[in-house]
Amino acid sequence: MGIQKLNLRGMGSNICMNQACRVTTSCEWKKGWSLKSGGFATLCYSCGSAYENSVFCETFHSKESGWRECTVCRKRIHCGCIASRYLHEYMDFGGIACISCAKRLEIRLVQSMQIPGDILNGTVVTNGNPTVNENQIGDSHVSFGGLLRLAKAVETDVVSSGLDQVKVDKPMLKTGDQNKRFPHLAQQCSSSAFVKSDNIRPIQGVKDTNESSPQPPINFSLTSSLLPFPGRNVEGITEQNKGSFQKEQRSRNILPKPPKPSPTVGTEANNNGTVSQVRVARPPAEGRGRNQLLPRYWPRITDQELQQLSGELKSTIVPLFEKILSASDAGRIGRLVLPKACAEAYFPHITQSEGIPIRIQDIKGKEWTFQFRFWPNNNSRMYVLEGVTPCIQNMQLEAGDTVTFSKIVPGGQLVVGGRKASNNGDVQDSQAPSIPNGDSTGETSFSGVTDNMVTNGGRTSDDSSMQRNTSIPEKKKLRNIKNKRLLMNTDEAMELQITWEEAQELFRPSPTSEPTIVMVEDHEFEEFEEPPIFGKTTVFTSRPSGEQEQLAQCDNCSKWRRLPLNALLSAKWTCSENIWDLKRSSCSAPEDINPRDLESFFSINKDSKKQRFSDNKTSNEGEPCGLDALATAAVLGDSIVELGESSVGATTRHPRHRPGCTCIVCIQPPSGKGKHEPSCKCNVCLTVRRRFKTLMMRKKKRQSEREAELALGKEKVPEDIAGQALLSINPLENEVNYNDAQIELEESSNGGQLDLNCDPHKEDDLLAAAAGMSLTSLMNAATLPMDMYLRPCMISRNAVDGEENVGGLVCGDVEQERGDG
DNA sequence: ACTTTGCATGTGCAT
DNA sequence: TGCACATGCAAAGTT
Repeated sequence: MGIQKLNLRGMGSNICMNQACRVTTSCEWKKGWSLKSGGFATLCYSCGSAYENSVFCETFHSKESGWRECTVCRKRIHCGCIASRYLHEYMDFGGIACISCAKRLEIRLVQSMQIPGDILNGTVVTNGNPTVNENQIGDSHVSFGGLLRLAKAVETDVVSSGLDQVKVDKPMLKTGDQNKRFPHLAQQCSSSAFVKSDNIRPIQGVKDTNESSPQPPINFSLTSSLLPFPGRNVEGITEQNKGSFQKEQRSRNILPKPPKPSPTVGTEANNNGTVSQVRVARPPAEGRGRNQLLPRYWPRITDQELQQLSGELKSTIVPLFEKILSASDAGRIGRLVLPKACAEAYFPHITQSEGIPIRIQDIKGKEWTFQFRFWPNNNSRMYVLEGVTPCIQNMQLEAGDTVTFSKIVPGGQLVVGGRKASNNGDVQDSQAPSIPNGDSTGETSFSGVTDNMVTNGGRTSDDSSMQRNTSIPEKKKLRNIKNKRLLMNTDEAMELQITWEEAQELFRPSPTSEPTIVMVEDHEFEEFEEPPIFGKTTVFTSRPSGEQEQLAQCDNCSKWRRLPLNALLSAKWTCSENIWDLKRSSCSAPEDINPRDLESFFSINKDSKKQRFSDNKTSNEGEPCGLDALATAAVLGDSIVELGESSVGATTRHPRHRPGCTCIVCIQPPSGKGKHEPSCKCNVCLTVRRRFKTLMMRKKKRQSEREAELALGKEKVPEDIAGQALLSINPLENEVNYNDAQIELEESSNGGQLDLNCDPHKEDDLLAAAAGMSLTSLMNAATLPMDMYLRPCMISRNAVDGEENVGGLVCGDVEQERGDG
């Protein structure tokens, strides 16, 4: 076919080469559309001819530009430019596969068109909700296969049974069977989870090399409860009718990146206390094919809400997008800023700035007329809905709440709804409202579904009145919803510190990543490429014999089980997973822990937390934030360690780490975003640099000692020749070095001023070094390269002087030093 | 004096 | 660096 894949991003504006179109492409549009003939001729979404003549290539937006991992085998694949033609394949369940994996999957699909009994291999049906064992990444392709087969089967039938049908009427599995075996799936199907996805794209690469394959592009949607990979998002689409399906055959959609930090789905308790799945569905592609909606605008609606909504309107509702109301949206001006992509995708095309009146009905069927218009803005457009105030007030929405837009099919009538923000997370997190109800306590409601839900689902009437009664300064503070994320009142900050510490205890290394062993100060550290995952809370106690142990409570029977200290548990753990004590690997096995022991442990723990809380409350002047908050928490954590010393034990994270440890290693952010700049002068960075410096000094010293010994063995050389020689290189620098070293030595030898870097076992060496000029000189020599290293990093005398300030940060170390000492 | 309108600008974020 | 978007603000309109 000779199709070229070009990445045209960043090449400036282009004009569509289709003479009938000639649309000037915006940056978004110029992504990778190119003609077979090559060059940089860009075809746009508008004219559609690009679909005939070119294929899509997007740069995968990886941090390492141009490279991405195969979702299946983790091999690196080039970005998909010309050089890497046919090296990858987009997978329908998200991600990309290298050619070999893609082939394997394809073969598997062909071989298993029938749905076998083990279709849910690798999945666990819990409470009717099939979930994937999160720790079985290696097996995930098995469940992929199963899921693919199921989805394929269902979808094939959807397609063949008439695309006008929004609901799946004749899935291959008889509905009854399906309900029995996979009630959740049945629910998804009936609520049209398995319907045609908009996620149709030209099969490229592998397809080109497998022309004989009769497989049409497989497109299906899974709600996130069926995520084959934990933490990896599969985009779900609620529904699609024939028209849009056909359209989508020609519309290649850009896969938006999944929301970070990817809690795209959650369970949501409704008013009855039952739990329903939050639907986080990428909305259907429509209109001009612009469907690059930011995940934050993806509609999040539970099945129950959707069903209720559909029931209220006696129609089928397709959620389109939603938006958290900003202060200006919800203000008196009555202008609701529409996300550009949403406006262009789901609202009528307008050419005049004045726009057009647009009629939207609310959930109760009441019709509202808004002016849909745009303002020119930086060579772009800013879309607004004017006159929304009455509607928003009618729905009792305010800044921070969510307004939702849906459409009725068939017909396309727009429907506006609303959802009250939860008491906590929602209002704070406008940027990533990934979990509308982050606390999973049913804080959200789909306003307008019923009045009840507006008042009861979102928050209690007290709560809402509380919010309405927010003082004016408070309101002013909350005006900027974005910044509001950063705001927290005293109690929240306190809560953060506590929950942060508690969260620390839940961290477990990602099961998928192998640690790199790093030696720092003769200790092995495990460095993980992937951020930690949350594991089950366990407690560490000491037995009367002094032996330390870890206790975990079964999520099923609530019995406590003894575990090895190094046992790492997944977030949900039951007796059956007790591989360390087979006698107690069943919930029927009796608990072997004295209830009194447990009681005493928990009383200690409770007290310590209380202590922490009260301590912090009393000394709460100037709210700590960011790393300062961490530092504060670290100090608090120190007292915790002391209070509950008997209950702590080492873990595998690093030799000095204990649960709740707030030492420098433990508080470091995971790799990737959020890492500190090289020039960062925060406490953490200073400490890290200081430690590195000390480490290097020590190494140099040792090396020099060895060399000196060797030299002594051969011929008696004046002890400080080496040092003097080096000192002569740059007297000024060495003056500084000398001072620094002297400071370190002074500090380390100064009672009450612990040098946290010092290995107590080597303290004597240092002292001896301080006493003898020869060793000092050697050390000066050793410091020289380090200083040269440190200078660009702005490590100054002050930084060294400030060491004491970071003592709190390394409380675990202090503890260790004390213990060692 | 107050409200509405239209645009400009600052900020955050993705690339 | 560019885009999207929240919001500021001045001009115009209205009471």
